[in-house]
Amino acid sequence: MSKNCATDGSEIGSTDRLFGSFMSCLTDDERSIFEKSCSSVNFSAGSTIIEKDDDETPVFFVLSGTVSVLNYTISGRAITHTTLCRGNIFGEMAAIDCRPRAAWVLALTDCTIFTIPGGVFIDLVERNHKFALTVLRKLSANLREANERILDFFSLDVEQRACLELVRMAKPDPLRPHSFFIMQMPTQANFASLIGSSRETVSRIMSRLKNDSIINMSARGLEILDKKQLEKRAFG
Amino acid sequence: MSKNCATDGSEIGSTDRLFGSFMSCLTDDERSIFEKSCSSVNFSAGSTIIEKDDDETPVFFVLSGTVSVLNYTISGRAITHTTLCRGNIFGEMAAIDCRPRAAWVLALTDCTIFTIPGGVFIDLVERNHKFALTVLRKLSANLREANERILDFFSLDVEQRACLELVRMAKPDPLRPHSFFIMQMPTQANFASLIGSSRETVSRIMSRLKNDSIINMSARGLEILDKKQLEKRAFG
DNA sequence: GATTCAATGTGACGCAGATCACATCAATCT
DNA sequence: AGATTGATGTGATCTGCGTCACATTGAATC
Repeated sequence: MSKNCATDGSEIGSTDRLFGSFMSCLTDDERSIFEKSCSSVNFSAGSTIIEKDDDETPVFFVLSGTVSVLNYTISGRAITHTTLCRGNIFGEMAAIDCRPRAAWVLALTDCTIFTIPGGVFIDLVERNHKFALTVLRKLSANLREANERILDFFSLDVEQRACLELVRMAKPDPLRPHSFFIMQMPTQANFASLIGSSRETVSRIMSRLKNDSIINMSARGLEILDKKQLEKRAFG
Repeated sequence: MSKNCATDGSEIGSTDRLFGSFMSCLTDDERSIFEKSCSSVNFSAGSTIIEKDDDETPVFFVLSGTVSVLNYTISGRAITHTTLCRGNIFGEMAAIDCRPRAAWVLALTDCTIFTIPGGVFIDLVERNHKFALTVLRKLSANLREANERILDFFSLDVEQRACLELVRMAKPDPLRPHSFFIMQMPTQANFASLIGSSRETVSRIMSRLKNDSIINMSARGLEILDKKQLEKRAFG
């Protein structure tokens, strides 16, 4: 599946705490089925976890690190669909409908991933309706997100999409209350692919936002100086 | 839910043939649960079946007619996500995750729709894993389609998207073998909304295609004179 | 400190396509 | 037959933003 990966089974005991929503509904029996057939794989930053159009069907659980689900336009520009971290699953679609992989998944950072064969995953779905419902909810959420993105593309210009994305990524600052910031801001190139734009345009927008004292780059990450203004730029 | 609708329970006996994929996996018991709690509703062309952001959770089955799933941009332009006809279901997302409706659904033509309460739908999902899998596959297909649309939007220019959409809508001509045509071509305005463009641009593209003898408008619908050329214009 | 390489900033240019503004047509009414 | 209304055709603008082409910065490596 990829270069740059190595297998080790060390953390297999601790599944339940990490994947709460997917694991909590399994019986002891089912959990043991899961643990017996799953294996832990390490991917180094930049390596490929899923190759688009591939016919494999394993399902993946992110244990640590961050992965990026994306596609490439004909001209080679990357379009990021979503970014997943600890506790998320991906690759379930191929297991469900046995069709080729719909997108690429790349390791954005070094990460550890659980893999279980598609067949086992489907077995669990058939065996346990709670689990099935959890998967349904996950797909449903993905679908809502995709539709929202489609709408955003048609509704908003690049600056609006950029500001909207910043608002979404912003978390309350643990140090300074009432202010927001973004822990690990992606590179402008990656951010551009996330909002469907070009690196240069993102650079220009960031410059403008800095100039207008709406954001500020610090060593810790990107600080949102004026959340209200940022939101205002995202909409009307 | 809507004006312009009237209820009658006439066709309720004939569910199995119509909804093969969703019904064939139900036991007699389950089918009777379904039929007891579902009702048949008529919507006239143009009426609203689902209102975005609504908190209702019924699930719908298209018995006859065509419905259109869409959203509106801030500027009021319609973005059509998909068009569904006989045998399809919609509205299942809200039942699954209990969140507000993600899009509008309008009756494109007069149509007859089965409605079942979200709770009953979920009961069936929990009770019958075949049914659950069918729903999973449906969501999965929707998700693939949404991702493809996002990609198309960035990869292709308007003419390419238009030609691609025409190719997708084209069906083999029942009268003349080997040639393709499109039964009920939507208005250019609706077609534009489907591919995310403007009415005027669509008009220009159609003119060009007619000029180059690739398509032709007849009383019966839109005939594809040169499918190969059309496909060629859709890609490189 | 010199070098290298990735991430950025910024100007200039070009063009696809949205928008505006009409002119036709075709179908449906009074 | 007019008149009204909705679907089309087509020209003329105007602009957002992708692309090219550099300069600059900063961090990592030698």
